[in-house]
Amino acid sequence: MSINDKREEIVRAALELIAENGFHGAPMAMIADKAGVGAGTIYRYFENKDVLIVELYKDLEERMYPVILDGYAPDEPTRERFLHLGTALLRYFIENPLDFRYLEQFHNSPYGVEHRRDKILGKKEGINVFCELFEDGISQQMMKDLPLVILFALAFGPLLSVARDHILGFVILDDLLITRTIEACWDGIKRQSVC
Amino acid sequence: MSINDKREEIVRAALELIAENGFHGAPMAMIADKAGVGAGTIYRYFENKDVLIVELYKDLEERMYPVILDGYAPDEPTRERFLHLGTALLRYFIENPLDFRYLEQFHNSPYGVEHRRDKILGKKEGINVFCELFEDGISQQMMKDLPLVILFALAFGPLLSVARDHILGFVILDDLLITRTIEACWDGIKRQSVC
Amino acid sequence: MSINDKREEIVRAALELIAENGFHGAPMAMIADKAGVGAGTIYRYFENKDVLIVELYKDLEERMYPVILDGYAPDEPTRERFLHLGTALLRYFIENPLDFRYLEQFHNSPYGVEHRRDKILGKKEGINVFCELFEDGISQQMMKDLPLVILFALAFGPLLSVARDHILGFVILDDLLITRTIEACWDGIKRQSVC
Amino acid sequence: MSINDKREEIVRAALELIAENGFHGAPMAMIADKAGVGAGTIYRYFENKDVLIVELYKDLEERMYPVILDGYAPDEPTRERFLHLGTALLRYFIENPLDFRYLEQFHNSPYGVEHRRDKILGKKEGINVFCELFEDGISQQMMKDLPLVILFALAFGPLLSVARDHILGFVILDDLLITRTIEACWDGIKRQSVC
DNA sequence: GATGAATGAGCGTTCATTCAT
DNA sequence: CATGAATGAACGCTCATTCAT
Repeated sequence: MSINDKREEIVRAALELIAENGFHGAPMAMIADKAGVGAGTIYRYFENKDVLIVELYKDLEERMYPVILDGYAPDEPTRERFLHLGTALLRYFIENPLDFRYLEQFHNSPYGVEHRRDKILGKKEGINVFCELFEDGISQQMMKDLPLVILFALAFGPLLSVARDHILGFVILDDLLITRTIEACWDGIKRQSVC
Repeated sequence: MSINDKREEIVRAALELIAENGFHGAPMAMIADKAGVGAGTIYRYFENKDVLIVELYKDLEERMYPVILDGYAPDEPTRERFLHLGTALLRYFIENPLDFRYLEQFHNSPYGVEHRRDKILGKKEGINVFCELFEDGISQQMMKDLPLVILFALAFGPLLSVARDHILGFVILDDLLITRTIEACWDGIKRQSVC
Repeated sequence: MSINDKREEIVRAALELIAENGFHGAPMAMIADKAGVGAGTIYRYFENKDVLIVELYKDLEERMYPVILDGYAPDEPTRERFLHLGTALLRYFIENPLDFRYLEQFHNSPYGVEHRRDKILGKKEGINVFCELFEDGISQQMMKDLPLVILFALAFGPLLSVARDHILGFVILDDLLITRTIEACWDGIKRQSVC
Repeated sequence: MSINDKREEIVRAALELIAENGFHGAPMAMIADKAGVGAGTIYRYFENKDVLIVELYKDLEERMYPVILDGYAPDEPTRERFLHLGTALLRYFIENPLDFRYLEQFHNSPYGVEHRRDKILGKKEGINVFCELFEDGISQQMMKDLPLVILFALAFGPLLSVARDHILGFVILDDLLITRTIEACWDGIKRQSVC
């Protein structure tokens, strides 16, 4: 087993246990066990549990972004770009339920809140595609003129709910439902034409 | 202090501590302390911590519903009914941040998932106003013909996100923003007219 | 067992184990075991191990002082007062070897150094009998005109060594040897008359 | 780096870390790091940590003795020989605070007690200069007729205390104070003439 | 019924030691 | 030989729960 395999095993085990049981349902010893390493070994790769949790998140982001941005064309119309990103995100969550549940655990925790705060207050560089897209949308008067934070909520709030419900088995999303859901999200953020 | 006052104190203390610090940031001893009762006393009212957590949720729901339904007229048009409920819900969250944060903690935990599963699979009686509203909306062809679960996500997903962001201080919702946000949610679920 | 008995048991057990094995040779679990209490119980009486160690020291001082000062007459001549204190101290150590070994462990540790620093820098009120005695001795020109710290070393350095050697069995101190040793300490600090 | 350099580096690193942080504040990995060797390498030179600690002590003794004995003339009068040794020792401690603090750590630990026991019970060869000096002093009736162990305590007890206080900054020893301190030690052990 | 002292399993973490490379 | 990644027993400490008072 190469050195990176060991780190990889720890990451996989931690992700799975935390995704399934939450942070407190995933003791370090259990993670070590599942990863097939000694308890102390984790600490060679991660300073402590908090660091492990944050690193796990960063790893996840790095795995996720390229997948979501695959095929993304910044010169397409706003609507198409939104549909692309929304669909890609939702698909990613559905196809990687552990990643999704981990993200939820993370965001609903002091780690996540802190991270979010840093991001919104501009301390951290996130992926800007989303911001750019929404800023474009607003300036082109395609989207409602609402604070960015609210547009994000309108666009991604349903998406997260729907992903969770799919993963928990409360609904089964097929390609059509995915498309229609993302289109509905678009309806939520787009400036409504007067008929 | 009457017997119910004691229970009330425990509930209040637990709600506050859990809302602020999460489930593991609220040890039973600390709850007892804050409630002004002995640690063992909690166990007279709640079999164990898990039960306390679930009961807390039920209490919260019971406190919440009448407030949300206050002024609700089942014979108004679908759109108005939706706007009423959405606005009432969002306002409630903003005005009762502890309740909101508790709800989030609860939903993002095994308790919440279990509870949700029971509800959706019909084991539990929730308030049916929401269901009725959406079923009406669909049958009147006012709303998109999507699974109820997805409509719920479209309607309430953004609402929860926005409430959280307000409570965390990432955005400040005034009356106008609240109205516009709920209207945007309506745009998400309503069947779009072809122009 | 009364409430104070329990604290007393913990103190006794901790003192004995630390005296015999040092701080690291006395895990909390072992102390609890020896005291006949649960591991968590110690933490009801002492915030953590550090606090336990310092409290143990304070307890010990409080037990020790009255014994040493018993029969002490501040109006006796300096020499007699010194002999009284020195003898009493040495006797106490010999008769309470656990106390003595604990004191040694304490003084030879960051706790002790800190404590000593505070005392010397005047932050803490110790028993002043010793200071008074030495200051008297200097001003009466009975003792050598050396810094107090050095006089203390001359007076008590040998005393501690001798007590340790007795306890470890390297010498057996009887009344006569005790007297002669303390007298020798007095020779060390007293201003030598020119013959 | 020759093989002995490596051992030397380990010894130096261990001495420094243990002197500054105590035995438990000096993990093997940290020692290895500071010595610039692999953690496993230490075990090529020292069977385990305990052995390292004892070897360290022996090394230290071997470094110390020649320095202390430098200029020592066995044919000088007893008093002068004592003053020489005492002064040399005190100076050595002051000039080599790491060595001194290591010695203190060592003596105040099971290792030190064991070592001392072996020495006193004759299992180990120490330097005999001290013994010879004191035996001479007794037989010449220059020194008090006390057990050797007690004479040692009277002579070196204050010396260690004073060295520690200097190193901790509680007193600053200059040449004059050193001389006067050692002379005071001599007063403690010398047979007092009747005036 | 109410209490809160007592419990001990379980947590996150450290570190002396080993052994494959 | 030298290495340093890996180990796992052992540590200090927390907290849900119990039960004598």
